[in-house]
Amino acid sequence: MVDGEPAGERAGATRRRPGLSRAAVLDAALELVDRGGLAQLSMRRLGASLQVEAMAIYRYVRSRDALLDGLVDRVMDQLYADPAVLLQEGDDWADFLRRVADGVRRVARQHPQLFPLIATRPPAAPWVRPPLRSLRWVEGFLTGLQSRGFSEDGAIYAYRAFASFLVGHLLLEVSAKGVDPVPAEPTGPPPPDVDLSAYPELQRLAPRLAVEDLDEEFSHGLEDLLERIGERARLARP
Amino acid sequence: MVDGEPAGERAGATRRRPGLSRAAVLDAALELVDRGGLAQLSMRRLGASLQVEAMAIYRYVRSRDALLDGLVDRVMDQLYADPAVLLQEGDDWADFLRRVADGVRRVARQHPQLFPLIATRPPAAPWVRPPLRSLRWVEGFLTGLQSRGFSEDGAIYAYRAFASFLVGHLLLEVSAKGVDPVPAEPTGPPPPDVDLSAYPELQRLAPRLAVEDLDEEFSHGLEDLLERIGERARLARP
DNA sequence: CGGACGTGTTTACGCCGTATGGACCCTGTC
DNA sequence: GACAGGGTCCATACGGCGTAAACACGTCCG
Repeated sequence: MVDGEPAGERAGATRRRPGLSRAAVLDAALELVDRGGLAQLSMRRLGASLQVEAMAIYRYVRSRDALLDGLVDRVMDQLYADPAVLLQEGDDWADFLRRVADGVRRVARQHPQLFPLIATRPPAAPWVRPPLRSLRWVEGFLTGLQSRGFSEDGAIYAYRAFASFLVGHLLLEVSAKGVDPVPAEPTGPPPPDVDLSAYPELQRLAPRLAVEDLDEEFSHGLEDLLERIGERARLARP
Repeated sequence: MVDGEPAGERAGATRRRPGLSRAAVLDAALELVDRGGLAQLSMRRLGASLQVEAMAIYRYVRSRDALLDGLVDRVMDQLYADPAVLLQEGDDWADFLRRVADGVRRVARQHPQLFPLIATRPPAAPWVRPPLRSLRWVEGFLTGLQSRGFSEDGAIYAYRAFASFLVGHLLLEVSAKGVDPVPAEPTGPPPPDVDLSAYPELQRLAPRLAVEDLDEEFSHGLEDLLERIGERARLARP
């Protein structure tokens, strides 16, 4: 503020603000990312959206990088607490995996701008696999499967295959939406489409390529995966 | 240059440089990314590594963002030109897919810092799926499979499943290496490891979780996928 | 009442991407 | 040889960025 308000005013402004908190910071950051994309998330803008100077944020977050990690953790932690993904009384292992898969997919669709980060930030340990990337998730996943009869190795195998499946499908699903560019203005001409003149086969197949039922593809792929995992578990411990 | 050299000197320096080119710019940028990570790639540093002022680069690249796209394209184009991934005389469709999978995996391991970009940058059209993300690749992939007896729908199905598989496995493979943080200095203490005390199951299983034979996992997953694709193709056109 | 503590502000530094305009060389034409 | 034109690169500048450091202020505890 070059021409600041009188000191008393500033002090007064400080007094009865509800005050920041790590959760408030993360929520505001998440909203900035959801509308506008990662590029919109700067410490200064985040501060402004919280009615605070940028530097105030550093009380709650070590650095911008740590803020991004915090976002990823928060979103996945919230999912972990979601009753819809918890292992339920009557569930068998396949029901459990379906629940988790649906939950993660919901996260990906709710936060398409964040999901690439969930998928690509370096995990805490090399054996942790995005998107199930908190220790809590790994623990919960492995115990969940073992409580439904999986061997240790079977559970580990399932964890790996399951994580790869989710990343593979969901990353493509959110990137297909082309969420990155941040429209912002009321949009000029719609994207000029692609010039396929050099690619005869694509010209022929473009209509069919464009038809994608992502719901169907995801659940079909998931059932295939479950079958593979089940088969493997049966082989290992008949 | 605050205290510049005499004008004649500067002019002289300009005279007999081989001159930039888009390829030289991209190669230099790729090297910066490979050592040091994306964060190291700034226009100024890239200029310095080419012995040129940052602004000179803008003759060959519209913006930093376009530079990133250029990197992704270049790497994947080079792969497309690699004889080892071309469809060969005696190949059946499965051989072809194995070639491509190996090639993409090689790219991921050669450029682990770039691969997340290959996987996550918004593609040219919504039906283009990373990492096979140039129109040329889509065209080549679809014609390759059709030349080996696949129907149009079968080829499209295979394209989608194959791309998801590659992203899922390779992204995890490169992120597991924890390439992001840019060591730079001779490294202080090795990473302090994770505190597992709150996660009994993880403590028990950590040794087994840490054992990963990524080669085996990749090729096993690939063979599973090929079987699924083949089965689907057989169903559709018996 | 006085100090410690926590919270948010101020200021400042160095880096970033990039718009703009100018300096220089090369080339082609007479 | 002279000279105009265009291509290539440089110099400068602007606004925004992340963040270190010192500081102001309100609160609470003795």
